[in-house]
Amino acid sequence: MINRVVLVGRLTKEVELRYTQSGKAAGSFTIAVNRQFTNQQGEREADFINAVIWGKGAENLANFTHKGSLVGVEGRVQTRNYENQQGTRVYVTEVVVDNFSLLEPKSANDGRQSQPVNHSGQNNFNTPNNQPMNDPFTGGRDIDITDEQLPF
Amino acid sequence: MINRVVLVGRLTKEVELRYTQSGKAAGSFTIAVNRQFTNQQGEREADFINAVIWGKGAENLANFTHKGSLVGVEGRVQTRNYENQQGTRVYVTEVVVDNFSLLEPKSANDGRQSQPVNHSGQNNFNTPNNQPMNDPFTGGRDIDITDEQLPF
Amino acid sequence: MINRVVLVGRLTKEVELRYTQSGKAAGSFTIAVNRQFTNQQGEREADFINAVIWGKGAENLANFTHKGSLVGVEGRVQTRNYENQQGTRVYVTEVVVDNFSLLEPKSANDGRQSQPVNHSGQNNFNTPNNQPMNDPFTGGRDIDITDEQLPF
Amino acid sequence: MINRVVLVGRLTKEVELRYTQSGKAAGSFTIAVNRQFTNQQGEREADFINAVIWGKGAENLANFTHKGSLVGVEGRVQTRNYENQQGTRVYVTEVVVDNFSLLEPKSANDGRQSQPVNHSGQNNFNTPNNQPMNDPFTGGRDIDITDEQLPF
DNA sequence: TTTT
DNA sequence: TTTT
Repeated sequence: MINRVVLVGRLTKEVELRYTQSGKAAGSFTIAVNRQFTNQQGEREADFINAVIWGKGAENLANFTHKGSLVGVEGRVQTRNYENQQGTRVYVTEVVVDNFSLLEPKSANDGRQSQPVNHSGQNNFNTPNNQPMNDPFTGGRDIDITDEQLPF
Repeated sequence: MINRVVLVGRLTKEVELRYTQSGKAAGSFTIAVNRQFTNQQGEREADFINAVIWGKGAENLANFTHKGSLVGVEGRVQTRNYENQQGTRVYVTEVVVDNFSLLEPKSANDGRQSQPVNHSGQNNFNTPNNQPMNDPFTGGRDIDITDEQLPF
Repeated sequence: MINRVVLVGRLTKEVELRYTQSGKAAGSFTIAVNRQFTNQQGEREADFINAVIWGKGAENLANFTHKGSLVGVEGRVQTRNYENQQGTRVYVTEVVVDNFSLLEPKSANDGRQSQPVNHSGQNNFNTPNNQPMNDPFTGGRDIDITDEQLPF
Repeated sequence: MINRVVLVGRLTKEVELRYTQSGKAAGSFTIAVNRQFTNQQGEREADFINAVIWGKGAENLANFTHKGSLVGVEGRVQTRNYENQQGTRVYVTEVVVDNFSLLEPKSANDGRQSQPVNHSGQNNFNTPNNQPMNDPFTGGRDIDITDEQLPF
């Protein structure tokens, strides 16, 4: 059973951060992905895809993006349903993100990075759990290779 | 802007085929994808993901699958919304499939194929054996819905 | 930076299991993925894609598949190069698998499962490291929060 | 049978455009995708993934990118092999791109677009503004290679 | 150097 | 109930 989604688009607004009782971070957001084709009126429409991200990744995403940020995300499609206050069942489809990448150029971020940077959505971060975030970029050098070093 | 989904799972029921006024086939179905982890009760849950497929691919998918068929699909996540009879806006997220693959072993299908077979969801693909397709629906079926009536 | 691959195909032969000095399992295999189109001679060709899988997942894959097994895999494309015995540089492109799914029907496996089953390729298995495999299906509880605690 | 790849990374150099005898464009390029993790020396490495794109998409990609451009691509993993001059068989793995997206901000391109733009790798897409494309290569370039000479 |  |  395979369930994999990859999206590149822009955040429709800031990531909403929340914490579970056990202290786990959860971020929810919507990513607008422009369609590759235009509609009958010649307009380019977008899909507005809801997504959630858990743990450290939620905090990272919230800290390094804002409304309009261009991001790439990977995850799985999740469906769930619940009964609302009116007693009717509501069906939800959303993407559970487990990895994301900031695709904004340097100037659009805080200037501390020189290119897109990846963040795992779920683990392998060595900051303490649920602490205010340290800068994941500190010390994180990037490629500095020349053409001559390229194997082709 | 990238929007790509890959799913492998089982059809929850037969594909529902419909035709637009212009004669274009549209198939709608739900694919159940078991999650890789179990819930608090130790049960394995599934995501039930709604999907649509257009054109010849819709007919092929309908013709070569049944409830429970194991299929792989590729497509994009689409969101749309409409106003229902009660005047409230309904938001829909579904996968628009543009390629699929039958993953059932030979015996589980009708015997006309010996391995997983691919079908494009959008172009003019033939039957698995590259025979001109014997389409039982063309002409012989009511074409009584409009594009506007289609729920996608 | 996003790098994601999803493949469904058949193993060209059994997974080759090896262990690093530190005892970490590594499995290498080739997956044959039939193309969706035929060549000029009307033949259906395949891509033979090399892959590696690390850790417990390598052992699981090796244990539950054989030559010809239909599998789905997810991973990333990795390139690397090395100097061979003749002193020429060899360039390698392969898929590093971090998740896989057995797509064979029950009878083709050992009978303990009734449907495709997922295995993580790299982590989150709660058996001791590098021990002969326990049954990956036993137990394995997961997150323990309720829907009410969820922020959506 | 499913074979799908999504990559976001930077072009290691300009796209190399060639034309078959029949006039079909073929572009070859390498995309550098930074890994999400660092190696033992704490350096962030990259995968250098070879890719090809056919038809109008090849021309579009060549026209709207340069060395270092950030792009997203979708495609399939292809393997092929040929005998080199020394009579030894060479095995090649590359991505055949059928869709791409420019992820550079406006200023990084030539100013004719205001956001990431999608181009199909296979169909007849126009320029980003839906203007008939001003293709400087059509007719004006040597068409002096055969399909057989193309390395893919 | 390949799967069904 | 939306991004550029």
